[in-house]
Amino acid sequence: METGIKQNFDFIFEEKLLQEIVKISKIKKVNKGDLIIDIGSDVVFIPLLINGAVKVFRTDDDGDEYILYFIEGGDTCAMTLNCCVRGAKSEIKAVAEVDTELLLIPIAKMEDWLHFKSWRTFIFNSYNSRLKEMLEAIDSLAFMNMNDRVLRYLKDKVIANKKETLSVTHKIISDELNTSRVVISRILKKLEKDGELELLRNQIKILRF
Amino acid sequence: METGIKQNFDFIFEEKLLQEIVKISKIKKVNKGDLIIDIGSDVVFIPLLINGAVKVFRTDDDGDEYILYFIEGGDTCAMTLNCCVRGAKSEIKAVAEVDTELLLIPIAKMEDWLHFKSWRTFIFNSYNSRLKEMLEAIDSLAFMNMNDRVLRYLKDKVIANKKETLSVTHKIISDELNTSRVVISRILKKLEKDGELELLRNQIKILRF
DNA sequence: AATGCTCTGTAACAATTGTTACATAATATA
DNA sequence: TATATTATGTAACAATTGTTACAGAGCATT
Repeated sequence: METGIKQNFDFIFEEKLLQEIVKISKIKKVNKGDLIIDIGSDVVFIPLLINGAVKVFRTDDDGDEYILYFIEGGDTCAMTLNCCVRGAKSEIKAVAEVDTELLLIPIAKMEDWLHFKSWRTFIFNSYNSRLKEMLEAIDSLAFMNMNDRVLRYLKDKVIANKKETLSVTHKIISDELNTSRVVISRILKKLEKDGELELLRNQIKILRF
Repeated sequence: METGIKQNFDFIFEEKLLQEIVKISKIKKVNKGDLIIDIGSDVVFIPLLINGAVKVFRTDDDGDEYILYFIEGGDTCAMTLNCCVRGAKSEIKAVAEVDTELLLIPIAKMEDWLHFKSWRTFIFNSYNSRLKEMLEAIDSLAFMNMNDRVLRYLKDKVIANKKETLSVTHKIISDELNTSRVVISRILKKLEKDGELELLRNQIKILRF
């Protein structure tokens, strides 16, 4: 485990902080589709992404949901946005987009470690990344039509999954964009005619980037 | 000036921090309608709200805009959301909703003052408030129809302005919600029939809360 | 092969939101 | 007062998005 953490966060955190992280945090493996955190649940850990990808949703009382953004591992190793204040409830729902490994850090450490320069930088960078992604979610809702929102969603999904052929049904897309299956099928057919993608059963191959 | 700051932040910040704030920060007065910060401009100051109210927008390349939320002074004295990282550009546009006084703190102090417990709490609470408001903006776009979005906008505006009779035209509302004037007039007429409000020239009186 | 299930395609229609056009009212300004 | 400007009301229509209904294709299971 220690080597795994060091591999991923070596360039981000200073040595002493790395030691603390190794000592205190736990690794959690989740499978594709697993619920990582739900709206209203207690925020006990700060989850850092080691590898894999996570999708973050907002839901309403009627069970409708809307995807906010994907978080993918790699260079940035971003934190999932959560109100990192003791006792806060989660404002978002997070689901594993693919098989994923997370590093769970007790929420109290967020503040304790602020004397580490690299931790401060990491926390504020993460916050800012999440804010930017939320602003982009707002942009698509406020300024884009369904056609473009579907295309944007699919392209983000390609990045999160690291492959151009997505395993996804029209129903799943319509759920995550809070619209209906028929609307998505109609738009996908148009996008196929426009040469943006290729449709197969349970699969969509994205052709342009 | 010193007394003004102490009045507003006395219960939020510890004595030593208050002294620092008095020493370093500047007060800025802006009039209703004044641009406080625009998208893409350098973030040099953290603005704290002393009194008044500010509205925060997202804009796109075509000059369209969409209101994210209002910030009103009083108990919380919140910070306008901005990427408080040195060298960052503003992701939002902020305009004075009413005559407003701001406390401008050089961006470098954000990090310098993190050793003050009350500052850390303030910063993270402010961030979390902004995040919540952005999530609510997303909720209305993703889950609500125009009728309800207009009503929500008007009620938020009542709170920001601290009065039930709003001085606003249909055109202004349509601009801030990125729709057309005719759509707003139609919806307002319906809301008037429903007894939610009363329409006058340049004014809307909100009847229910 | 027969059956049942899920996924996709598409038509027809409904509801919501956006656009164009024009009339009238209220106010400001000459 | 006469005129111009801005704000509002509303009809008619267009475009987008959502709903219902049904047919057929693909796949798994028996």
